[in-house]
Amino acid sequence: MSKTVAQVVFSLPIEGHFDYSVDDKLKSAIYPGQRVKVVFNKRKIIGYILKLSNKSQIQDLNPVIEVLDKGRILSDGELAFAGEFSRYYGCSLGEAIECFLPVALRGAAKTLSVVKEPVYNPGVKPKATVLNMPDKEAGFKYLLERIKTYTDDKKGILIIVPESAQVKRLTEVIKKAIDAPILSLERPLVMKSDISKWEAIKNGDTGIVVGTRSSVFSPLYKLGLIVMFHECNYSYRQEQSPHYHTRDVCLMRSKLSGCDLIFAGEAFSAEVWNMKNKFKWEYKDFPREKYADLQIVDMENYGPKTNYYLSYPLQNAISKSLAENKKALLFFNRKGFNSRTQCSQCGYTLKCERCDTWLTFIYSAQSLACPRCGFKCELPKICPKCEKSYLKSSGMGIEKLESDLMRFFPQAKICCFDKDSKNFNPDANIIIATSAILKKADTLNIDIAACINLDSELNRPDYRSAEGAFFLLIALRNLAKEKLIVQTRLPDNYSLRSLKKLDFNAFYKEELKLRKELGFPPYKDMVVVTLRAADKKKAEESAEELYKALIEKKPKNIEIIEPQPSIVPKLRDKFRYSIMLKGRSPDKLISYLKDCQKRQKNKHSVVTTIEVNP
DNA sequence: AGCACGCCGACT
DNA sequence: GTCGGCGTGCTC
Repeated sequence: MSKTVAQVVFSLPIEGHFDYSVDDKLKSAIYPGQRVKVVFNKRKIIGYILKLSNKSQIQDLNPVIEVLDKGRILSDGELAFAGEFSRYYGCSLGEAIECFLPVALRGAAKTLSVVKEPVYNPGVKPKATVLNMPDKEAGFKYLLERIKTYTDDKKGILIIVPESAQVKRLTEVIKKAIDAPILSLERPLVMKSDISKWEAIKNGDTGIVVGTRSSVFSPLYKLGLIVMFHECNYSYRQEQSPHYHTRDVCLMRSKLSGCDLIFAGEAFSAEVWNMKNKFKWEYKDFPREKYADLQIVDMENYGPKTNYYLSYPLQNAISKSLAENKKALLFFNRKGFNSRTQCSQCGYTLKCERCDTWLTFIYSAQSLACPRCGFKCELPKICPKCEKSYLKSSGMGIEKLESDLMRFFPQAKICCFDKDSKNFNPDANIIIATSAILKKADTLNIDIAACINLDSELNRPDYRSAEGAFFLLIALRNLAKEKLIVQTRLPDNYSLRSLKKLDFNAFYKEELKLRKELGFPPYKDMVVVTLRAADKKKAEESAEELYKALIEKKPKNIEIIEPQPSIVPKLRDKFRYSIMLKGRSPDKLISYLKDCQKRQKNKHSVVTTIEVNP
């Protein structure tokens, strides 16, 4: 009589599986892809069965205490997907598996009924389409027709949007047009009562699923199509570990399950555009009949004596807009009133002690706030350092812009908007807003938009800055009915030139050329490993130690960039250092990195995170 | 990750 | 002498 061994993984940052013995009475009800309760390192925790075997290298096995699910809750296809995901993103298999489960099932010990397995057809060549639809009406008409062909075939359809606010609206649009069972996932499935939704998806009771980022893991039965809206939106990147990008998971999923893929939106990442060209993806274009005029204002022509943020052309445009009772939006991506408060005597700048950042003065709240961690405090009356002199503030924020504008246009109704604003005055003539406004774009009814300082986007120390500026410009141009004014000292930048010509190809051609020359995605993959610790020296030293291990046996085709303080060098009392690996595929970079990490000592009280093509 | 074990300094 | 700090290694 052979024994049964369950190979179990955990949602912990440890590689490999752990073996547990299976009692005779459990044998008939235990399968891979089930959750089990076991004792691991003297703790009772939930693990996931990867495989069953009849032998183990380990002598004395602990037993599986309990099987938590009646049937499999993860199919072989999903387990294989989780495996690929974990190799790509450098997380453990258990951590990857948890992405596929509703939060309620990750720790909860609720018994599930047996459900149908999602069907995966690896090896089927996916068909992808890039659907450029500035003309929303025509674009949607086409898209809904496409979706219908899949519902007619009784195939599952997954539709992903960046913001939860869009889920409901889109669901309504689809419901009206298509007669098929549809389910919307406005929030991740956190509550225990949400499990029934998850089961309904798995059972194939629902043909269409609409959701945000986390719904990319939904267990759709016979998945035929994924539609990913606004793929260039930043919220598609998961901020917590594992730091996946929804687009990459969609691509992985379409490859593994053989489903089709549609990227629908008004702008696309350089990665998607490159794949479109390279793999000859279908391209559908629904341009508008008319776009807002573009006026580029070269700020070099307006010296520091004129108001730096409000050029004469912009002032004129605002006057005209007010006279015609139109609505203007001024885009400026910095919150608050002043970005820096300094002692006029000793020069001390008020900083957030936890993040080493300048505190922003928020006029509306009459308080200082850290732009990184959200720390808030009162504005001191005198300098806390020398206790002698008064403080003075400098640096522009939307509230300061508002007060300047009120002096220029005392008759106008002006309001500010940022991510903490609850509401804004719908009657306002001028809205001054940070990027938080773009989420509300559909509801605004703006006649004239202005980008106050494009250069702050273009000059970001990040290889995606030009792309980010281009996305911003497209979003602003599409929400303005009449005119977009762009203030810049870089009027010849290719993001602006391409926008002016309405020429996507021109932008991506230049962008991809630069990415190729500088060795950035999609031509080179990069893995950024960040080490953080409360002790600055410790963080720095362990980064240095890892770097030494990385360069010691470095393969020729991998490039290692030495440790540097991270883009956010200090956050919530933790110091951060990053090392970058560049090479041909994330899997290879990750496996080399993991290899070197194994040989590392001194990793205690240092937390390591891995980001792929951030 | 989290727990135990171990090796060093300051105390009932 | 031993209490407890944290650095190190292991978990089926």
